[in-house]
Amino acid sequence: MRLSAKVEYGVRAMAILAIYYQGDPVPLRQIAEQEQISLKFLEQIFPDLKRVELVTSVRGSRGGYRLMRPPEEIRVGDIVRAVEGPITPVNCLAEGDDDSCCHRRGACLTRQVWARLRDKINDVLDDVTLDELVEVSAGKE
Amino acid sequence: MRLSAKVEYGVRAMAILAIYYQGDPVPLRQIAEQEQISLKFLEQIFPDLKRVELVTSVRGSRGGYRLMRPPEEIRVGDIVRAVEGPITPVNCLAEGDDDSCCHRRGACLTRQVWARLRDKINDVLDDVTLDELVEVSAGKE
DNA sequence: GCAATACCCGAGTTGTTTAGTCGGAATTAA
DNA sequence: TTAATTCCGACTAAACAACTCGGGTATTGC
Repeated sequence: MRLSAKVEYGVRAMAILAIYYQGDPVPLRQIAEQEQISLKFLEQIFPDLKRVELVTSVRGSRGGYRLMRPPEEIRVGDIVRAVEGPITPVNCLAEGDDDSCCHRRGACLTRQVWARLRDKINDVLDDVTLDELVEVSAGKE
Repeated sequence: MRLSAKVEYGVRAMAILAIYYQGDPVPLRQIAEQEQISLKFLEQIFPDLKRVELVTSVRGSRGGYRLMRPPEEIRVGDIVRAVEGPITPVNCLAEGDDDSCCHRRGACLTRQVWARLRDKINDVLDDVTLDELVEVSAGKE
């Protein structure tokens, strides 16, 4: 029951972008240094964030990334799902697998628990916005 | 954000044990057949369940496993933690890692979100008992 | 007693995933 | 032009997952 490093880094990076919201785009190099994350690894993560239109990019010198929406309209769940795909605690809950597991008795009994778990995880992650995440350090720069 | 097959099988197996609670101990071979799980793999899972005293074993011919407590006193969370260890969405939340991550700014900001996620996951899993899990099929044999 | 049945133990294997690395091409401000 | 940046695709070493395999030991029905 662990999140990938990609997700962890992605959320941290987005938190940085939220701090520097309004202002020049932030280059990945800067995030990499501040958060001690490999630049090349960050470069793999941001296409996912761009694809779902959470960020926009500015190419070239003095370019970088910025949030596409204000921090209070971006939820942690959006980031997690963008980077890692939909939350599926067990295979059985992935799409197209609706009844393939239910000829076994125990599988069907437990299925609803996993579905509920999935829903609650999404709830928790969707309950927190980037704004709330960084407000504790508001004004620190 | 996925559970391991060990956990999934473990919960399914425990559901079977709950169904056959009161009665002869259930041999792993039977669970393996009913749930289409490798017997050898089940044999790897059950020591974990025994260690935390969720089940007891009866050795010898006509032996097997049975629940150590009634189904209404066993929570899905107990099983998950027994088989997979404590829920830790990110490394930072593992024990002994309390401040090793907080010299990086984004890490500390996000930490509380992961902690909350961990707590909610535990809540959901601890909210369901084995009894509730199998009661939908009560009387089916 | 003895064969059958169950649990117990640890190593090995195979395939997938993770967490990156590496090199370079396209784009842009200065 | 040059330096900084995003973009793109391939590659890889290590870890992990999901088993398999081969036995060993204890217990019981008969």
